[in-house]
Amino acid sequence: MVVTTIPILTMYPLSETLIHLKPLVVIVGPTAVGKSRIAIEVAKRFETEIVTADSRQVYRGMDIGTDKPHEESRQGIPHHLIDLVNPDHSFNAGLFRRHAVETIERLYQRRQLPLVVGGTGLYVRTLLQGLCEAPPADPAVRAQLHEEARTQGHDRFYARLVAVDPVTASKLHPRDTSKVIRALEVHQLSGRAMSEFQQRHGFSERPYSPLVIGLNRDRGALYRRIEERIDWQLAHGLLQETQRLLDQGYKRNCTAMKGLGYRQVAAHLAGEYDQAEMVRRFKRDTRHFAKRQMTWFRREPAISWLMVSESEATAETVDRVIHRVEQFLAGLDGVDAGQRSVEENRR
RNA sequence: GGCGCCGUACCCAAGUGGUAAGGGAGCAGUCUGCAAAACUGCGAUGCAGCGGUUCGAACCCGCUCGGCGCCU
Repeated sequence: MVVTTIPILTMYPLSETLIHLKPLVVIVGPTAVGKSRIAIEVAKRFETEIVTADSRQVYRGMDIGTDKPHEESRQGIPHHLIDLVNPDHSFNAGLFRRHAVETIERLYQRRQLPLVVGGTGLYVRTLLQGLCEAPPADPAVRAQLHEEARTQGHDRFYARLVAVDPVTASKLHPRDTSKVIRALEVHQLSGRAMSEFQQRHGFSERPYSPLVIGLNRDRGALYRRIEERIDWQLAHGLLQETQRLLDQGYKRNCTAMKGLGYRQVAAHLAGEYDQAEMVRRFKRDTRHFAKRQMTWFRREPAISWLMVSESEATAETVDRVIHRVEQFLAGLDGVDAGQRSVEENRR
């Protein structure tokens, strides 16, 4: 018997009926697992573009530290939601969602399969499950609350939340000031408790038909890759990049500069510790981050996990990812075909 | 071969008779507009091993093992 390769079922651009189901392929996984590189190959195969779900790559001028794919490595594949704002701008999940939804719509209009890639769990969730209708962040209110938290101390500050929104308060630790601030901000802006908005919403939106592929590696191997990448970043100008951002006037305490790498390098440049200590902290904090990402993704439902072994060539991983995407599309096509035949039988 | 010092968790380490500090690393977790952020939790029933003294031993005594240093 001759074994034949299964012919590719789906044609590109996607059919009109398939587009109506809003198919969305998402690649998630911890930092340094190799998402970007694989995503580019997958995008080439499906003749589509990449929507980055990364809270740090949105900042202009932060390239080496955020491991932003280089122009050449992108191989002509357009990357969206990169270089959106300057580092002193506040960016957030709500803004991400708005931009991402628009970009995805444009891809559907061209009948392309959107490929979302990123390690920011909250951003991916807002895309797949929406965001409650609580008012967006207000910088003035937030700055004032921040000041009040500082002068009152966490216990008194937290007590205010207990008074106006006991449900949210019970879920937060008194010392978790940034989340207490957000909850008080919502109450101050809307007059309603954040828990009200959350209960009504419940992350129940399902705007897309998603396939979420989770890339993962053996913990030890992942940690080794993290350290190698950091050595590379330091050898390829991360110190200079950080210095340039500081020279441009971006403060160490702005969100962008508190990101991994920039924070430790800036502290080192300010003389807080020597180079060896900076490297040690940068690596450790990045390992901790990767671990937190895994904690987040582990409890996300319906992630199709793909373990990448150290000996495996990129092309091999890419093939496995492509296979799953094709199965997914074939499944959607099948659902669609099934619906059509049911309708035909009714006639 | 002799003498001396040392041996406490994965690593560093305090404790010298009253029931095992601390730090690092690690692990586990939380999360609805700053998320690469912010925040929470976790480690020795045992102090190299065995025996002894004592109401009570990481701590005192003896032997054994291991490390380091000096002497021959």
